[in-house]
Amino acid sequence: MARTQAERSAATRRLLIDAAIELLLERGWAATTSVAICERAGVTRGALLHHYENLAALLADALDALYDEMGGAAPPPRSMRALVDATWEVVGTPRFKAVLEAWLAASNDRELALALRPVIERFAKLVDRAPSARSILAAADDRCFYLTAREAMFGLALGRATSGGRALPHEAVVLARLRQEAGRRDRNRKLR
Amino acid sequence: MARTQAERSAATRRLLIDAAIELLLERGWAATTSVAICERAGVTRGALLHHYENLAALLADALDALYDEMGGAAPPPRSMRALVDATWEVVGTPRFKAVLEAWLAASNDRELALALRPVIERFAKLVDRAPSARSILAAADDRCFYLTAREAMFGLALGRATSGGRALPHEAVVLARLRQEAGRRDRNRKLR
DNA sequence: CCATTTGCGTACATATATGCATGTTTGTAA
DNA sequence: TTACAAACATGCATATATGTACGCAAATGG
Repeated sequence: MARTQAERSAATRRLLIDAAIELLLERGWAATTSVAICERAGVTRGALLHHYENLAALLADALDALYDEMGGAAPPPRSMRALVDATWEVVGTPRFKAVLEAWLAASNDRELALALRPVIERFAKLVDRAPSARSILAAADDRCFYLTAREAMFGLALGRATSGGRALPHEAVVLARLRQEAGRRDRNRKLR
Repeated sequence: MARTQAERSAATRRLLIDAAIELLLERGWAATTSVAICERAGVTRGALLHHYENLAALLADALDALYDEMGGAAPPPRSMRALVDATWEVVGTPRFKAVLEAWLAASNDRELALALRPVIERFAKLVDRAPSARSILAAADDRCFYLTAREAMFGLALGRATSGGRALPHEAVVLARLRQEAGRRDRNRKLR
């Protein structure tokens, strides 16, 4: 007992954030309401509104937490192969569904977009590793390959999201193909 | 005046269907409520519930109408290039956003999934042209390329959906790359 | 032309989400 | 230890979505 105020606050926020993300993953954006979150977190809506101005603020914070978990400090990739892997590391996580949900929801709702703007931009940067891999993407053709590969990974992530989080049957095949092509490009670059 | 009953019914249903799809595209699944639809269609909710058992039934019908518009009778593609183009023809339409919205919403809601199941399956088949192109996809490597290309197109569609319907800056580049690779494969196959 | 069905509107009953206002408990600091 | 502030709970007011019940008017067909 006798927890400090800061501890209590942090704990409650953590409960809310975790509940929000779980709901986002399990039941999608529409079902992630303040009541559902509080019920799952085991706190009252009063607590939620004490810590956050409104529901959107909590969701923004939850996505922020998710970003911290995912983004971390990934070292700039040294090869196309590593670049592809690093991208899939982010996009291929089951939790990425939450980002997709937020992305779509925000694009459909101006107010929400405003509240989520900072996080969304952060995720956009996390996914767009191009700046930190300029040397790898110097050749136009390589850049083009990477863009295509990334879109394919988005497609796979979408497929997972619409399949209850399970990977599509052909996911492994597609990923293998992308990695293989990336490896080939790495070898070619070294030859030059 | 003096419209026949059948005409009146058809007209009203058409109004509802069009309004539903417009809303789906402009404001997403969550905003596509019965009130919003009826308001836009210029009919009362009473009319909606006279023609459809519930909201889900209307949305299913609307997606069905969309399917008819999009699916049509596409002849089985004769080349990988044509296969890629045919797939993009479907996935690249602005209206495909409605399908994405439905897909995600259904995956998040069991009841909805039940109501939309037939349409969803229809769209799945529309997108999966593999069966009608067995000769083109005979080689495992070609099949693998197509799967990857399709995922990339899904990624592009998602990008559009989250960008207010506008194509991403690199969309054209990615598509060009996919078409080019498809063409190369067609030429290689002929040489054999 | 009249009885009946069909299309559609109105009003109601219910459910659920949201934010605020006002208590009550728990830590904190003088 | 006491006054104060922060953390939380309860309850209220409001908005909005959904489906049902009922009523009227336009077609239909005998």
